[in-house]
Amino acid sequence: MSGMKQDTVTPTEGEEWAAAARVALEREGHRSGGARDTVIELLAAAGGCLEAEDVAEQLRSQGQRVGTASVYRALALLSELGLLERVAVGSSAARYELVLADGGHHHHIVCDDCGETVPFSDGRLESAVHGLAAPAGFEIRAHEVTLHGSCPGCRG
Amino acid sequence: MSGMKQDTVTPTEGEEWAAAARVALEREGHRSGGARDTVIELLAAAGGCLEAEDVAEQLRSQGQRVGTASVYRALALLSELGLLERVAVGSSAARYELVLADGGHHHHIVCDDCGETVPFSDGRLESAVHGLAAPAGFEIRAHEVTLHGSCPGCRG
DNA sequence: GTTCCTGCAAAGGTTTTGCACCATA
DNA sequence: TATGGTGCAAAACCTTTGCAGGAAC
Repeated sequence: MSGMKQDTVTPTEGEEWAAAARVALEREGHRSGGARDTVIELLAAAGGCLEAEDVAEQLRSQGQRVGTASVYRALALLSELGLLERVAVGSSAARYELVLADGGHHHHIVCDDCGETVPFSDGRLESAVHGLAAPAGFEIRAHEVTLHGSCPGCRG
Repeated sequence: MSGMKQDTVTPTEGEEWAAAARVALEREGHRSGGARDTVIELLAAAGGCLEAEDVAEQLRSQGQRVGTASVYRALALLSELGLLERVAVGSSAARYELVLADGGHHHHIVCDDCGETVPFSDGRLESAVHGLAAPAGFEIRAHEVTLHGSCPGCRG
């Protein structure tokens, strides 16, 4: 038995993340008011774990007229600033996770049959990863763990 | 300090893997003699960690006339049979790793600046991963760890 | 001879880029 | 008004699929 638990981003954490994102963007001299802001709001509300197309789709279903390219550009910029982590889970599209101020984050288990992706977190795993010594001259800045298997529905 | 070390597949391990692959394919009723065999040979010699395009390119530079689709089909079949693991490391193309009989495998550290990918293995990390309890009803069959950072060349 | 495998070409899905227009500062 | 951001469209990239010809059993 390990310390694994379902990890969720609370509404409060989401709003704090959005505030930090806005501050970081302003500090870097970026303008506010456009599509990027709505991407930030949506990510904060959803708590991350979205594909680019999810973001675009959900914004459009809210009545926003947002171009796919703008979504990708916003996600790329936020990733560069260290506010998002782009995770290539599964075989298709990448997902974006909030990078929270307290360093708390989660990983993913993917059903290889249906593609369902479920987040989890585990303290012992984090300890093991942080104990890693980087190979020759590398500087480690982030890590990503993906489990593969079958979900309850596909396991029959 | 942890048990991390550079992990390489020895020529002997590679040949054993190729033999196992040929046995598995015959057992499943697949024919031999075509492009798939050369893909197996190349993977065994290279020790894995190749992208589909690498495989196609290297075969062509050996004078083989091989279609990209055949390479992808071979890689997909070998993955289905559990002889390869498809890993989505970095942002672009997937890489394929040999699944060795002794269960030994490695993970990857990626330079987010230049894309260089270096394999590593670590015993303590493996223990931590195997100690994980799967979320509700999931059955874990494989895992994948990717570190992100900067390589010596890009760290300046 | 039948079935599977192959190469080529075309299509599919994801992500990036070019460009003209608009909004922010 | 100068700059950066945006939407749209087209391109680039990785991967899969359709198909006719060829190879293995």
